[in-house]
Amino acid sequence: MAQICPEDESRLCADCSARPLSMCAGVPDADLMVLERSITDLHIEPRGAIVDEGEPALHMFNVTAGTVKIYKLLPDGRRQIIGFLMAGDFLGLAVRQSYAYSAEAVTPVRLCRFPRKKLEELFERYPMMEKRLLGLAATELAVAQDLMLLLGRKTAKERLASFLLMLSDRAKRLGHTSNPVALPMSRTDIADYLGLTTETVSRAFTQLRNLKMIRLETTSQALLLDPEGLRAITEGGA
Amino acid sequence: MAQICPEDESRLCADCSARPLSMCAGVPDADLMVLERSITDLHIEPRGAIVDEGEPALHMFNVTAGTVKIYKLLPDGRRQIIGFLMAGDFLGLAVRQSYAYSAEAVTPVRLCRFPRKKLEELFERYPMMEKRLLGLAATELAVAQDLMLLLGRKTAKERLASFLLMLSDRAKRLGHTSNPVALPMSRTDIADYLGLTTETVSRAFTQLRNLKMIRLETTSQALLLDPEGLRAITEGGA
DNA sequence: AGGCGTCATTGATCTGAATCAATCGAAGAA
DNA sequence: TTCTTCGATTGATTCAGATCAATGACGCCT
Repeated sequence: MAQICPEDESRLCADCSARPLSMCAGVPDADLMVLERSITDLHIEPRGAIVDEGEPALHMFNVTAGTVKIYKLLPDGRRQIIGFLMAGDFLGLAVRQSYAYSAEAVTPVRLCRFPRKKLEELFERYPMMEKRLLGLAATELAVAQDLMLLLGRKTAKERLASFLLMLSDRAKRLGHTSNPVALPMSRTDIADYLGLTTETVSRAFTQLRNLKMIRLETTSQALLLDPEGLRAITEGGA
Repeated sequence: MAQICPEDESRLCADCSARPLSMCAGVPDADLMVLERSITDLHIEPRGAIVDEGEPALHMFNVTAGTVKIYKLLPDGRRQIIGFLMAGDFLGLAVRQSYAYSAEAVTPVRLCRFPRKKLEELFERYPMMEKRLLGLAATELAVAQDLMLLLGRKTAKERLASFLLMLSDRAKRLGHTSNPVALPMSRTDIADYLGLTTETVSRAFTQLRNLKMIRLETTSQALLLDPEGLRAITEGGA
């Protein structure tokens, strides 16, 4: 039943749709085989673990397809999802010896795995690659700072509105449908990202629905009826 | 009355105590005069603005002494402090054209200002400098992720305990007194960093005091009587 | 098609932190 | 020294979101 498009299964960097978005854009087209010799292509099913917090950080990963969640846990089980990663995003940039967070597939995921040592060599050979990584890290930092504002100061309704617009913008950037927005993650995941409970997330969906700003086509697909209104809510304008 | 130590007033990179902590460590000692030609040394008094969110991002800054707060505002005035920066930290790494946050001096502050264009040239000449910046950005990202966990999932008491230990660790790393810890920022600033109100911060101080884990020597100096106990609280162990 | 299990939604109640409201107290001014 | 001011603390009350508790609804398996 599942249609497999040949490009999707290719192991070739030349065919990688995530390449222009990732640090691999720093490698000249002619040298892509050098890249291919260093990396491993991984396919992970939903709920499959990618890395665990505290584990030795032997690899860095590029997400090439699908959605990954990265999260931190407190000993008593409280969880904060610190990001949803999609094509072009990296994970595993660790300063210390070990990963600072865990990562798990939300949808079926494709990843490029770089051994840390090989990556050092690649950076030596292609400084543009490291420059690109700095740019990506700077972007990640800005995203993280937006999330801090959300977690520290926004109401439940504002958080959900921000989340939906963020997903929609992200989908657009990746050339996916941006309206309706796909919500591949569970309500629990959304709650753990927004610093709320599933019940509160559910009630916030209902509020936005009652305001005629969204319609839930299905549980995992939201039609944004009034993106401008959502943007206003995002910043306290309601 | 104020003792001015000559090194503190030097404009020379060779004498800069923040250099080994900052991206400037990527420049060989022999070439420090190249660095000096590119930068401006700034002194800012408490409450003085350094950059404003939305302003064109013409410069990057290194903090060389004092404490800086960086923050984001919502249109209605809600504020989230996203970091306190100290010697060795940078600010103004912007992907876009404009700063993503505002920055203001908490104490008297010394900064090195790099015009963005000059910085590009320096990176070209000293790739180690850019490599160092990537490392610093990775560290910032990890700090940001810890703060997300705090903002999304910790109680007021846990937040304050985490904050005190973070300041203490930071002071130790900079060779300052780590116990008692200096609290150069106001209760309002602490509240805006921890996603709380001043009243709640005050009550959390009182709770930790009643647990005999801290003693407030003055409003801006906390003696940590039981760092291990605080560490336990940090992770939900009380 | 029917039954089951999981996840989402809705409802009732509780609670930690916010808000509103006085003091308190230390640093600076007269 | 006393007064003033502003930040910090403490107290009383409220409220947004958490928790506890049923439903509801969709997908999956047989």
